[in-house]
Amino acid sequence: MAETKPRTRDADATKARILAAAKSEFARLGLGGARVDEIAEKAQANKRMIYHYFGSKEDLFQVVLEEAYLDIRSAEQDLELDHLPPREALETLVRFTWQYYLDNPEFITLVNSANLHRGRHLEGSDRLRTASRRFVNMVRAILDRGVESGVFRVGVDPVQLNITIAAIGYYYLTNRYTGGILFERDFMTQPALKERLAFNIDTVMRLVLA
Amino acid sequence: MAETKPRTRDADATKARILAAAKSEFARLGLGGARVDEIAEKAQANKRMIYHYFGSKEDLFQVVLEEAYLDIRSAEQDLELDHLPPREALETLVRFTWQYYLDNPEFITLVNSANLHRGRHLEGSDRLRTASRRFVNMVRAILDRGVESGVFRVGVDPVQLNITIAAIGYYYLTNRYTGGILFERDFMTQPALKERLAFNIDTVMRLVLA
DNA sequence: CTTAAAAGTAACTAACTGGTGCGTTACCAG
DNA sequence: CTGGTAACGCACCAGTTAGTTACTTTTAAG
Repeated sequence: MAETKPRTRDADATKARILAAAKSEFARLGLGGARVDEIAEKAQANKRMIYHYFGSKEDLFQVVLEEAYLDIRSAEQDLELDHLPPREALETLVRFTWQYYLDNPEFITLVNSANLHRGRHLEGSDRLRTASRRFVNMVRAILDRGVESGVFRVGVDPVQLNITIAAIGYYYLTNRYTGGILFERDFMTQPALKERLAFNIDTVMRLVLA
Repeated sequence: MAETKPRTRDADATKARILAAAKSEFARLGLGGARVDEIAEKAQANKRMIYHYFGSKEDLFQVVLEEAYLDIRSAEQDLELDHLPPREALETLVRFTWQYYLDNPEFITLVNSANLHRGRHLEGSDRLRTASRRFVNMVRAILDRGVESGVFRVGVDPVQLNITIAAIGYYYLTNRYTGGILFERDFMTQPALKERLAFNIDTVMRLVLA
């Protein structure tokens, strides 16, 4: 209602601060581990405001989660992959997915938390369902164009491919701590990250190339 | 000290019941979400016993986690993959990893919880480091044999390959709830599971074959 | 200026939660 | 039989925690 003038009282700004703080806390400690008081303090708001705007801790988590998903889906659309040749489009998607996880580490922990709770907090979101459908269609279109021009082989399921593209980046990053201990290497050095990305691009290319 | 005679008081059995209950609860709700009282009740033990045997909630989590990792590493060794031709050995590993995740769903959530806490609970475990080293060597040996016999290409890093084999199964299963909503399909039907396993075997084979 | 609605705050509560003090009971060596 | 010890259990903290109540302050319309 009012973003034109700076106000000492600004509902939208307060909401936004609460959401940002909640995102950070939920990502850091999970839904169960995050504390409402801590979120309120970090947001420079009062706990009462959280309940006023979002109803409950779980509802707040739900909003945070939906926003996080809509954000990555929106960023994917911005790539305009249908303007690129199939090979470049797919490689761009792999690079983007990897970089998005790196730039937005909260995303991964939020998704983990959502799945620990059996996806319960995402069930109602039609906005997300629509965005996801468009995303799958985008990848399907890339695959189709690649098959048509002879660079991709026939019969690759876009959903399975999507899952794999996410998986090979996501797993590496979410399990970097235990992975670092098990494999006795630092997963997060620049060379290690670069090597992993190259490996992942190679994996996806070998999977789809004719 | 006494496993020969059945006792009304059996420290080992009590410990084992506590560990089993803890594994189940930690897997279900995470380290933060699990309740010590609930674990005690499920174990048909007293909360006091948990602190007597394990010291603290975090120490208990640490033991549960280490046991879970040692269990999968031990099962991998039982496969005796060095007795199989390289191709079969690798495919067996991919199938085994997938089936292990399916049969032991707690493993995945425990690992997620461990990583949410930055791997802190695994840091001290030399037993696990040793087991992991042996595991990597096993995969390296398979790759080397495959290269030697000409079926595998040169230069595939066994650690990257391991991570990818785990990733493509792990991600699918850990994110099956949000995935089911996003992609509008049930990830856990028999046909869906079969299709995913086939896709994963294909992915790995295309990655290593000469 | 007035006023009502919206924004914001602090103090509180009822239910938990990890952890412990302390007493009891079964087991086994001698 | 008996005394010491390990196994066990009750009842209770002290500190949290999600959620609420009752209240004040700011905003903006008329």
